[in-house]
Amino acid sequence: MRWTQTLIPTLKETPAEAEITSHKLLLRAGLVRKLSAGVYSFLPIGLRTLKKIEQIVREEMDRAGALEILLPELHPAEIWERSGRAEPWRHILFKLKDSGNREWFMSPTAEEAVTVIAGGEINSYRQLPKNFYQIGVKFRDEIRPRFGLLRAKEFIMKDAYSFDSSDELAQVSYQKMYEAYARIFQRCGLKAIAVEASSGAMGGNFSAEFMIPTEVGEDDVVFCEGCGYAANVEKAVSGIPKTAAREAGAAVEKFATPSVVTIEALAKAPYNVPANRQIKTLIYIADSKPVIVLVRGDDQLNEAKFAGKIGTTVFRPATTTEIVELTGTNPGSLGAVTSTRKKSDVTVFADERLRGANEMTTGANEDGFHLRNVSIERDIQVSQWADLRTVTAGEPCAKCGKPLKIQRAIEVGHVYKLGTKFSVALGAEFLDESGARQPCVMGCYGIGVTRTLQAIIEQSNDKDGIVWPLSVAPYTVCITPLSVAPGSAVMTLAEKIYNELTARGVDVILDDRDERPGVKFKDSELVGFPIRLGIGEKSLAKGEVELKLRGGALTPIKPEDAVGKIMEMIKTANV
RNA sequence: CGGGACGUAGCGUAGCUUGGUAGCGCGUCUGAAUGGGGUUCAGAAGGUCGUGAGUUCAAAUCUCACCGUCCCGACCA
Repeated sequence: MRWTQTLIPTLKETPAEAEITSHKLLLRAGLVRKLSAGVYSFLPIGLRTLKKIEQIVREEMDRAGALEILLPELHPAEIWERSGRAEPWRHILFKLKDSGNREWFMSPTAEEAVTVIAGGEINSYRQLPKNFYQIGVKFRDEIRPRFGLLRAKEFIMKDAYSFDSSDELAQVSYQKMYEAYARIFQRCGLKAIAVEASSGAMGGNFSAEFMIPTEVGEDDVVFCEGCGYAANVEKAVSGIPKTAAREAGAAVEKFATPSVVTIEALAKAPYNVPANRQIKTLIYIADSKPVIVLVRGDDQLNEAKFAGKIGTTVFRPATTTEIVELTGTNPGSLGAVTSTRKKSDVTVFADERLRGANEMTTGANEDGFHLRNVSIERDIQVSQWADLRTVTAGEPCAKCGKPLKIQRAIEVGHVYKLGTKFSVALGAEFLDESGARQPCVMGCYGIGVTRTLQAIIEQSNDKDGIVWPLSVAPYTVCITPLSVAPGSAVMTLAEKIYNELTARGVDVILDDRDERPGVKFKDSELVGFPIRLGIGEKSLAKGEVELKLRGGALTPIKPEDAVGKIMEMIKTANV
């Protein structure tokens, strides 16, 4: 490609809309332009990079035995109603009506659509396993799109769905995808880490996320340098000890705490009740019913873990009115002691860390009063114990005891074992060896392709611009002739090398713009082409051209060696 | 959705406090010089000042509403 024939609208200044490095570079290097918040157009070189990432994904999915298909973007609402996801996903779905007033959803993911295919076409265990994948646009009505392509309303995803005849075989399919993902991110030049993840709203029972560590990520990853344990903070556990039990406590005693409504206030004089001897009482409304959650005063409830325990994502903190109705008191004096509650038949979830705790202090369910000497197992009727707290940095690793660390990260991929939820709901069944009808055991696997693109930039840039890994660069080689007069020695040589490299299948761009050298160099570095071949009159007079790796040193070489050297670089490149 | 900031030419911005009909840099176009790291000079084009209403003799400037953008939070596989 000749630079003058394509469109690479580089910008000297950063548009005000961009905050983080990768977003700024996407715009400055002319890869994308915003149409609306969270909705982006891809320009020629942005699309070239996107296609290269897609191709890597495609090759690795094919290698893992997955079958590429293409599912509709437009889903009839009824398949979502059959799976039971129409309501919980409603707020994130783009919804539309056709002229017959029938409701449709723009696909935010495609478990339903693919399960309909499996249900219709797979009848026998002999056809299993099958893994279908597609690469396409997804739509999610994100409340707050952010950071360019990182959180968008419309984005490109690779989604795959495996169907197996047993849980054991589903595990094999899952493992294949896990390994394919590791290869994909490695080939994209990304340092991704796989972490244990919460399966969240998808349901299912096992999942891992592929994370790109960076401060601009929206997730927190808990990891241990000692043993390699790594998990999303939504899932992470630590080896932190349970609350120490003290001598068998005295009877519960009510005491006045006028205007004390926070854990912190109660921890101060004159009360001096440390947060770790307090029970924090939270009230949620889950599926329209109140639920009480107890964690220790110095712990934070982890809503993802809580969601997993209550088995629904339709929950929210109770309003003050609801709290008063349930407990007879305002937030600030809430307590779970069964005898003090207005209603006793409420489900109570308690964090494991509180198990066996006594001599605890908690609200009295009466404004201005707290209770001391509370023994949780004696005084509170707990419906279910569970790990509900959020791990914090520095806690001992549950496996090896070393202090845990927390790192921000971008989620670029997610693999799930789904089970039979969708196959049961949508009738994806097969006949096994004995002729019995059974639901397929499913797995689902996503990669945010556009998000991956931006993550690569976020992880690979310097003060001058993007530093593309060879594997995904929009063009591998940029030939930069310093004069472009037709027929000049410089331009003639540039075109010769351009033709030879192109003939060898290399993606080359020839910067044939009549610009000053500085402009060309700055642009080639901003856009981030991995290999640059500079050809100028002065060095050519000495029988040299200049080969430069992006970010590396300039190497003078003989013009006749240029093609060979470049081919060698491409062949031996790590990525 | 709550809190905050912002909206002036393709991009970055000044002007707004104190109302008088818009300026600068980059980019673009023309010409000239220059020609190895965003060169220089001369000239030119390009603006519903986000939209609407209000106040006023007069609104980019003051008031209100709406829309949009960004940040924090909530939310988010």
